Amino acid sequence: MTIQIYNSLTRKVEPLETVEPQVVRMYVCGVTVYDDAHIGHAMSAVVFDIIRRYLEFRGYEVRHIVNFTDVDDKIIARAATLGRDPLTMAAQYADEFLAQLERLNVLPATAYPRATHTMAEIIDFTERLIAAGHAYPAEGDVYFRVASDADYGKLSGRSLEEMLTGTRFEVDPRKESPADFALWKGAKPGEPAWPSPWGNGRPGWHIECSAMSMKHLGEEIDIHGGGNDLVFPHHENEIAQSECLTGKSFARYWVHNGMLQLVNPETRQVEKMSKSLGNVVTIDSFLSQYDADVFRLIVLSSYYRSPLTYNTEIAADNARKLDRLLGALLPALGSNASGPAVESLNQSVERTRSAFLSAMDADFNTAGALAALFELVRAINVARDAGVGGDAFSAAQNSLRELASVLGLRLNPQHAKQQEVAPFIELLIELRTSLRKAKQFELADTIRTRLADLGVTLEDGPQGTRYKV
RNA sequence: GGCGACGUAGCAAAGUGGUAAUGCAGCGGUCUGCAAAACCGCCAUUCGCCGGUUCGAUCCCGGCCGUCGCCUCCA
Repeated sequence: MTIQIYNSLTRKVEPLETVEPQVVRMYVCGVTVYDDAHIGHAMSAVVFDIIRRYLEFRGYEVRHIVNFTDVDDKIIARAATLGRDPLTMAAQYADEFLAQLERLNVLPATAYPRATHTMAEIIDFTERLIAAGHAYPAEGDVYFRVASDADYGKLSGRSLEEMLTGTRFEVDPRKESPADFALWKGAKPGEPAWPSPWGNGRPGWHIECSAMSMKHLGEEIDIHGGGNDLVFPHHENEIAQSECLTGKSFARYWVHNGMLQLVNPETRQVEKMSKSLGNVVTIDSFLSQYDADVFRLIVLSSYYRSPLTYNTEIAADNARKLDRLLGALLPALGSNASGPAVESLNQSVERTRSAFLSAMDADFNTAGALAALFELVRAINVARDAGVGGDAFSAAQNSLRELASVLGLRLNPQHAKQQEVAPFIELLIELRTSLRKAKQFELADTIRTRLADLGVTLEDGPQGTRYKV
């Protein structure tokens, strides 16, 4: 069994064949840190976290690099309106994003390089492109000469001609061609700047990713990822400058996740969640309402390449899905360690593992993998009702936990609030149990109803009463 | 206009050239003091529309309609 992976470059599903056996070098374009991160950024991070976790599960060592763009026009503009120092502000947003990733159970990348920490490599890269005739300096800026790259446009499927006829922006007179893009931008007074052979300035957007990818992973990597809105121009330009420099294939597999979308309540139109559209749900705001597993389930429920529409109904549905997964991890009721019910449970575990693997091998079909987990959930619940317990039962639960963790699900929600109120709820449950024993059901039901109004659900079982917050 | 993706039950969403996973919601039942949870059963003769290829298509081909993304801010 080989892992099949969709390659945006060839527009085909291909078997994963890595540069170095059993090692995957994966570079994922991170965020430009000029504002609070939203759940669209979180989706991208989670998608590649799932890919990374699955590759590791299948025995690969994954070298996973995620960058921060921490100096660019938007950062400078935003800092100016806030009256802040752009680099300090960028560093703060980057730190916040890292903390959010941790809360989202995204495994830390091997490294999180930043543009501002990669200046020497960026300048060197640019100098070598100039020396090779692929770039030219112009009054403090440096531009990539797109005409020097015969393959330009191969990722996004555009021809240079088309792009030039479709030009709808003002052409900088310093450029030889409108399609040329900046590798280095001269600084205006007051802007953050680094010394270079072309004067003080900062890198263009695309060059930093090529430089960081090569610095950390080498000239040829396996997977280069990001949102599909980066295909053009960002990734196209990365390919151009990298391959013109090395003459090697920059990345074997280009992997792009679909956009998270929202329904605009005013226009009723579905649209991409985007800072520039202002229709943003921040990660903090989502996590203040839902467990991180709920977000993960939303992402897992659909194919990573498809657009994903977000709304509160979907969040609520997935919160209930999480409850069902958690329900399967409740303790056994009996202790039967053999018999047909045990046999049947063991078979379900085997079936689930195999269905999970085939789904994930097929370009990370997480929705299919999740479906397999839910079949195991039912099997576990059936077994519990049949009195199965002991090793067979815990083995099945452990399988569920293990496979769920490959998808990055914790299945162990930590509600800080729950810790605080637990003693009080337990006291009420104790009281209610006495009332039920005394057949004072009306009063007992009042406690249950009032607690439900407060968001605490009580469930009476043969082994006592459980509660959920 | 160019390039690309997609259109499957009330909602979300997999999937396959041979007759539709899974979750949520809903309905009926078992269990329960009553609920909840769990379990059992039901819930798309049908996969945007129209043609074509085929013994047979939701899955292949063509056209149409619709939605979304990109076309130098963007995960």
